[in-house]
Amino acid sequence: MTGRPTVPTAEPGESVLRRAADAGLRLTRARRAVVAALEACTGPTTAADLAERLADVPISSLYRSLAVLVDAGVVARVHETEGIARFELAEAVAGHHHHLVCRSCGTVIDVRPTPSADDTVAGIVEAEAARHGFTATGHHVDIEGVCAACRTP
Amino acid sequence: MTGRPTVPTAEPGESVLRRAADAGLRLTRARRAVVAALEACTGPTTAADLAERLADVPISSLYRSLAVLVDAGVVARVHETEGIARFELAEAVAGHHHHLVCRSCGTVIDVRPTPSADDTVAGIVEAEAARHGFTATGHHVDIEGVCAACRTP
DNA sequence: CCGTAGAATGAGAACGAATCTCAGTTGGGG
DNA sequence: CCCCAACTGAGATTCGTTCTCATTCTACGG
Ligand SMILES: [Mn+2]
Ligand SMILES: [Mn+2]
Ligand SMILES: [Zn+2]
Ligand SMILES: [Zn+2]
Repeated sequence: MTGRPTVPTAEPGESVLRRAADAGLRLTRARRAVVAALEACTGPTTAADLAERLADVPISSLYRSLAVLVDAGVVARVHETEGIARFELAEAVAGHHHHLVCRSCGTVIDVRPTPSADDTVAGIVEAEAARHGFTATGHHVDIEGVCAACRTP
Repeated sequence: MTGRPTVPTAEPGESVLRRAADAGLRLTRARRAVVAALEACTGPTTAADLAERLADVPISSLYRSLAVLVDAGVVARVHETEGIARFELAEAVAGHHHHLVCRSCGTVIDVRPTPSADDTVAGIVEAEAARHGFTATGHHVDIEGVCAACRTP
């Protein structure tokens, strides 16, 4: 009934970059900027959005930084809709969470389940996996709905 | 604690096409073929895979058929990874289910939770949504793991 | 302090999934 | 049968993403 890694360093900041450095990356200006921008987000975001905020990071460098951070385990590529990828800090560094997706405006926000609720989900998920011969290593929950702003225009 | 639509016509086949017809679509050869191919799948699949199985359906027609079936509510576009979309029969027609994703070979298979397990998940999910001002209309659970085949090579 | 090898960068080309265009074809209600 | 909107198919087009390659950093040994 375990399996879910205990919630990691919930406090981001410097530790994120240290993790990247430990993975053997040089901490260049672009990489620091990308990590900082992702830390400022409340949900997974797109390369286009990052490009807009990081006007001085050329698009090819942005994508390359993202790719490099993804396989250093610092950033995760999640939840692509309409052929557009979204990026966020990896759960290993930002902690496990679920996603709330507004089906009207498309916004995605992070939501951190209570430990007990998530343990319940993890238990159910592991049972389902086991029943099909899978070994579960994690789960992603996307909650579809309508946000407050979209409900009352 | 409700919110999850009761499981629909679990028996696919003709009813899927009837639903499409009711949405005002002509039941052309390509559309029938696409629906039949999706019914034969055990999980969401790609346009490329469908194209291979439906060798006589040109690629532009395949994509158009998928698009038209998607907004008739018969097919769902889910779970795009690496910029490649995957399609499956919509939950409205195939029933609610979760996905088991092998992180080694990439296969995705459907898994139908027990009603009581899914009610538990739905309850948790609705609480999380409510806490952030969202009205939940559904949830998607992707279980990440390693399949039996990949574990024992 | 250089010098240097290996990393990283940036502008643009290339790629590929998906969508669009438009002239020709279908098919089902009348 | 007829008709006309719906549909088709080949190819062009779009656009997010990745690749290329000449240039610029950067860490490190001498
Ligand atoms: Mn969870
Ligand atoms: Mn469920
Ligand atoms: Zn919204
Ligand atoms: Zn596998």
